[in-house]
Amino acid sequence: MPSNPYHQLKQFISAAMPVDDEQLNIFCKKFRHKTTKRNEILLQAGDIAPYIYFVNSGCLRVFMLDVNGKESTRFLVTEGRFGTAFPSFNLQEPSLAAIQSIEPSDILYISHHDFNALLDTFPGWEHVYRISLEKDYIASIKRIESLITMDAKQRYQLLMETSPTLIQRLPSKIIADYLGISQETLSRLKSKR
Amino acid sequence: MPSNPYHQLKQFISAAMPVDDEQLNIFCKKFRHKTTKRNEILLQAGDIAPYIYFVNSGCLRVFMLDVNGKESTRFLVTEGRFGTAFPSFNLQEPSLAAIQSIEPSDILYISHHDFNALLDTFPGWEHVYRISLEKDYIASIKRIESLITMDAKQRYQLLMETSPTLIQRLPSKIIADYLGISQETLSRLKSKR
DNA sequence: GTAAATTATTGACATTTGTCAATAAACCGC
DNA sequence: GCGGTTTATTGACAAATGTCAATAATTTAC
Repeated sequence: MPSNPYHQLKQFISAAMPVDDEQLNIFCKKFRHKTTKRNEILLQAGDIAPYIYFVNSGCLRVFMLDVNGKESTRFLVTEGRFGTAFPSFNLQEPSLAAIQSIEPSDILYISHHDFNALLDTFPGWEHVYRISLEKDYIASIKRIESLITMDAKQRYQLLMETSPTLIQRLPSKIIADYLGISQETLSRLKSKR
Repeated sequence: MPSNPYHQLKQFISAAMPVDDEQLNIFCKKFRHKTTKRNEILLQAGDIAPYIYFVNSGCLRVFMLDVNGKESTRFLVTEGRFGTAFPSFNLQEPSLAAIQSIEPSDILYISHHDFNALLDTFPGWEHVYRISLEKDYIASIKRIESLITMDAKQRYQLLMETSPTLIQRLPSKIIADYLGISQETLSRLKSKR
């Protein structure tokens, strides 16, 4: 692991656009760095998401909690990706979802205000962000497709194909509610192969 | 209905950014205009989506067809909105989904090449498109939420609240597979109130 | 306007998935 | 390493939803 917490963010940017070191440093200066404990809550449901996060290592989980205490995982954000409770962060309105760091994590974060300022002032960043949004949007479309066209077993198999490492590293409880099924159903799927 | 087929697109743009008439005309010139018949297929599954559409009137449906002939509606695109088989259009790879105009429709369309050229050359357009992407992404996140946290009845009630006109104007068969449930289940939900 | 086609409804039943409960296994923090 | 907590598995059953089939209602194309 590189000692510089901005190393991966710089890679993310420079992979997407030509940019010199000085510019990169200006860009990164807007992000703050922190480490989190396992299961640390970064955003409570009902609060307005102040930050978007970039994950250096570990994993963030964006999830909802219904009145019966049932949890549903909306998104999982792993190394080298941006993530937040997007509707809340984007619209600056109270979040239906909470965010927790499901593993001890090393993350960067930037406020909504600074993020928007970067979009307005940093040449090329809006373009890179737009491309990144397109990718995230496509991923969410594929998730919708899997939810409306596949049963539990097919969705699990798909996840095994596309994200086998997620399945290995996360408790199957989390995988189950990411798939929108109960823990017991997932357990049965796994045993019945 | 305005006689100029670009009227609504101009409104879409000028509502989102300051732009003069001459620029608007340059912008719109990249779009072609056509009308479609009810149930006309605009894109076959397996083809690469060449166009993104702007709907003046009518409704486009982006849907998938599984091996058993079961259809699933991924998105519905109504008046004043952009839409296409997004993953295919964006990545220029074969589409899992087909597009049909579910009602006789009046639409504009632009090729992937021209669309990207506009992003590169038309000042402010990438910004407007980015904002529009954020909205679409948020809508898709909300759809994912509803699919993983709600049962069929709750999803139907949500759709009644958020898009009552859609329910009125489209056959309930379409509504059912948009919700990811069978036509029969939807029919029972409606009768059991 | 009418015939043909499509869509909607309803019943009976099958299947999938969820819920609750009990136990076993794994894991975590110290 | 150990004790306590969380997570996973399994069974029994309930609830939700899907499938198939028959019929009714609606809509469309001409």
